[in-house]
Amino acid sequence: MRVGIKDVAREAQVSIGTVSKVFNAKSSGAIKISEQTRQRVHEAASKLNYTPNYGATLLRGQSTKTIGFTIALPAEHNRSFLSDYSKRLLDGLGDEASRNGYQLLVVNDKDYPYYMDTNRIDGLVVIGYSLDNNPREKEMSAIFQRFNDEQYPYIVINNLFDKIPIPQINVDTFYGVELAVEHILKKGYRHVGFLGEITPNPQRHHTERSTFLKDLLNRNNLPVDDRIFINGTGSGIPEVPRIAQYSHADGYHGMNYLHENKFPIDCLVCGNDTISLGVFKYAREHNINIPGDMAVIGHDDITNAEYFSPSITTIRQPLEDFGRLAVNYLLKKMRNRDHSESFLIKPELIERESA
Amino acid sequence: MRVGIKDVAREAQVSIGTVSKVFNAKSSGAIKISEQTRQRVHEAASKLNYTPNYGATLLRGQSTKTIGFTIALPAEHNRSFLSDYSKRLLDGLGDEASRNGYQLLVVNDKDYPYYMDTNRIDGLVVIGYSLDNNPREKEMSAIFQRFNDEQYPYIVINNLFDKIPIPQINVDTFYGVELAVEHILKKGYRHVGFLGEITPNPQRHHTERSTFLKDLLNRNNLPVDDRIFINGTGSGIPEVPRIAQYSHADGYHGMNYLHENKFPIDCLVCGNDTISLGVFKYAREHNINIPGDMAVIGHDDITNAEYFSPSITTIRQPLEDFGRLAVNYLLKKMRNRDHSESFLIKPELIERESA
DNA sequence: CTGAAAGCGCTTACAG
DNA sequence: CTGAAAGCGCTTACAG
Repeated sequence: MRVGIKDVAREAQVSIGTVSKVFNAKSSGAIKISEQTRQRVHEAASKLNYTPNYGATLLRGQSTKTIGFTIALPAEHNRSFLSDYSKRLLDGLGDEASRNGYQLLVVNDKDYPYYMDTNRIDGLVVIGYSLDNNPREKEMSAIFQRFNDEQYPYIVINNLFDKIPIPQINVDTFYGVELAVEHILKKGYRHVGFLGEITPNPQRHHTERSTFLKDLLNRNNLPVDDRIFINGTGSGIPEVPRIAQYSHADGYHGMNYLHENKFPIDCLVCGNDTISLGVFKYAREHNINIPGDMAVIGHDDITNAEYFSPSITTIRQPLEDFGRLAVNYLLKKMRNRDHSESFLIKPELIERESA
Repeated sequence: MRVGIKDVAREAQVSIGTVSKVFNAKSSGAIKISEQTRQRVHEAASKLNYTPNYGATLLRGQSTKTIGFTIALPAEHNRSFLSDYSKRLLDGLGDEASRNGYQLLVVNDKDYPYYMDTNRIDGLVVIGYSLDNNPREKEMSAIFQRFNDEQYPYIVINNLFDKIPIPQINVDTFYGVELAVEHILKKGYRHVGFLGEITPNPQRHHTERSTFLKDLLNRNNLPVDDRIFINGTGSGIPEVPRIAQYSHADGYHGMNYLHENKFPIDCLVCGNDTISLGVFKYAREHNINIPGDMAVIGHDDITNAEYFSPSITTIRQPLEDFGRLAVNYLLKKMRNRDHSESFLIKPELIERESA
């Protein structure tokens, strides 16, 4: 038999209402309980090893001490449940949640409004949704609008969206490209290209990285050759099917395209590090030396980035910090529903061997 | 206002008991409901968009449609929440759980008995616990014994334990080493060493790999030099502190030790792939060519294993399958509490560049 | 400061 | 086959 509130009440010789009040002192604010009673209840509870019944607590609308996160990606063709990218994010989330006594629930795509409405989770972290340029944009916008109206604690990571105000954590993409260009100038590279996602709808960050890079090259009087800025399909580049290993293939096929067309490139900026890995593979197979023949700058700093050969020079996103920040924001929001905030995080250049 | 069972009852012109029965037809077995009533209720429910209240359902002891998993590692010094290894496992778990309409809850270390007892989760997957050679062995043994008595659905992945019968999924370690030795013979390597975990209590799989390797080398008339079988601390090898990046350091420091002592080695088998990466790094820094000067065979086949340089020849564990298998076992166990099962999965040699 | 009682939204014997 | 009612374990006005 599980011990319930009644057992504690009997043991402490008080009513169950009193036991409940003792345990909810903080939340109910100015509830008055005599010090003596409080002690007796606590003693009884710990003697009996009492913990409140989760179902009953939920039914009465209390906190679940659970934070949900969704990591579904918008496209169905991605079979991988956890990308390298989300892994780092989750490290931070899990770490900070558990430090604060919270559990993490994996919430399936589309279920999250239900989970919020039913108080099954206290807060929600949204990861990996492309909000922009998404066929479901209207639908999502409506959901977030409602979340705002209800003052739900939620936060979106790394998916810019500006149609309605939503609390979000984003990397400062422009600053990242500035770091890359600074490094390019320092190293003296002149023929700079970009290789992002070879899909009909590349993520916004990839698109921005490409655009910002062109701008900054221009501004620094470096040549800009549109033919070596690859992001999305079209211009003779087929779409790359994504089978489980998200985006190595983009790097491999994109590099193949660039190489076969003999475009002169001495530095290739990649939309993320996984794309760089595909480039590395192609380069090895075709005796292209990196960085000797062509330098590569990645984005993100994925797990093991320093152990590849060459180790990846990259614009690091402090993703673990994103996760921790998300949890802390949620906690703050739970305490103060009026509060709302967004964060723009500066990335960092990690210079290694590839550029 | 959330729509509840009452609303559906009113809409369908039946009692709430009937609504409940319609929705629990399968579980309650032989409950009889007229086809007409069933239809009316379903229509009303879908018209009102009814979903049962989770808290109430829980309070009444129904399924939570949630599977928990723990990924805590026994040692506190590991700060990484998700290793490469668990990431692959989680891919499979998440995939199969969601296909079956289940949620995944991250359960903190030590909380899992409570979660089981309170029905907060329907089943539990235990990952990354070293059950053997663990200071908490007695405690855990008692917990699992109770789980058995209660016929709880749980399963332990990749941690051999034979003190009491527990349902588990393990890789066939011996078969894996056989594959490695077969490859070694084929390639003609003669001076074979082993590099596992440089900690006071190496995981059982590492220890077994080392032992089995010696046995099989012996049996095949290859020399066995105990000095180049490294697993655990001692014999002049300091303990490697583990900071976040689990076990690259073992490879790096272990290789350093082997190299400085000038032991002749033409093939090094590593306890896992992450250790191999540390070896690669050391080798690059000291101009040791892999596989030219020394071949390396890893274990696991971590994410991106084919993108390292050299790409890793490794004994692949089908970890995603482990995850899927775990979910399916749990589902079966839920339907039939008497059922219990363990699985021994054969690994596979993936030949790449490193050996 | 403490207690008695209503009620959260369900499920399940129990009648009929 | 269907309904009325008890009860799961809590919290929270409401009295006192």
